[in-house]
Amino acid sequence: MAAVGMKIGALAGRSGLPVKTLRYYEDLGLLPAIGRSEGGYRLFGEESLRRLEFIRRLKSLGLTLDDIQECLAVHDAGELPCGDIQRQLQRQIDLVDERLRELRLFRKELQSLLQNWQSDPAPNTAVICPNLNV
Amino acid sequence: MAAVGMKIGALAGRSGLPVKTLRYYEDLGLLPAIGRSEGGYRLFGEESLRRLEFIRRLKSLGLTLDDIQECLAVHDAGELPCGDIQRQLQRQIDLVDERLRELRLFRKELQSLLQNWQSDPAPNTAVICPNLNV
DNA sequence: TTAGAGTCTCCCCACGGGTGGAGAGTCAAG
DNA sequence: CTTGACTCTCCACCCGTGGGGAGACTCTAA
Repeated sequence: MAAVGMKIGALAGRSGLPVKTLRYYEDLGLLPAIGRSEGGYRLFGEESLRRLEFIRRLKSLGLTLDDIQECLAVHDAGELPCGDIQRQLQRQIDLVDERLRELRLFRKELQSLLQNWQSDPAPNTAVICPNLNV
Repeated sequence: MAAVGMKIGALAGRSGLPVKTLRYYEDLGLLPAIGRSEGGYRLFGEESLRRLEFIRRLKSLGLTLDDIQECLAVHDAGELPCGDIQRQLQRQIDLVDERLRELRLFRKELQSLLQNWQSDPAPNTAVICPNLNV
């Protein structure tokens, strides 16, 4: 009558994730199984569902599985991972800001090129595209 | 006394690109050799340098090698690729704009999460991170 | 003629997060 | 006991743009 655990298909059904993905997470150490059946089937506890929700949420916030692994390690050590997550999220914002700067600059370059673009200029045998001058 | 062509190392030296990259471009069909030596060495013409400048420029504008291939095909057919390049660059701007929208939205989400973040909240056994509520 | 530099093809590796399939073993219901 | 669904491990592949190296061959200058 003890809860012996879910097999991987049951966890897939309840979490909405593909079986392959769950195996992948377990291989990475993100999702420890509570054990194996006699035949070698992975058995998962109820807390796996919470864990998968956590992983999904952090993935949606742009963290890599490696980042998430670190947060879960803190949790598994019995501490609250909130501080670590906060740092990761701040780093994420910094990365986004940098990317935004790059993209805005890049857009300016593209825009200025198209500004005086001539679709059908006089051919020039010395270059491939006269508008780009190369 | 005919110009029999450069070997790949000479082209690498003059273009500043690694030999490996030139072979890769030739395999893709981006950079046709004018032939092979008796021993099987690739031989390139002078126009290869112009071609590589063109490729480099379009790469720096965010086009993929596939996109560039299309432009070069137009050029090789004897037409000016300017119209095609213009379309590619406009598409590039559209992609950048979409990406900018996504990133701005994403930044808002991250920022609002950190707004009321508590680094060290009361532990809650039902969730892994009380701030995220998962 | 010979040494050494250059080049050839072919194959594996990188990144991140998985997906697909083969072949074999396991589990539960009828 | 059988059958069909489930699961196991292991290997390969995807995206793009090359990099690294092995083993064999070629070219050129002295």
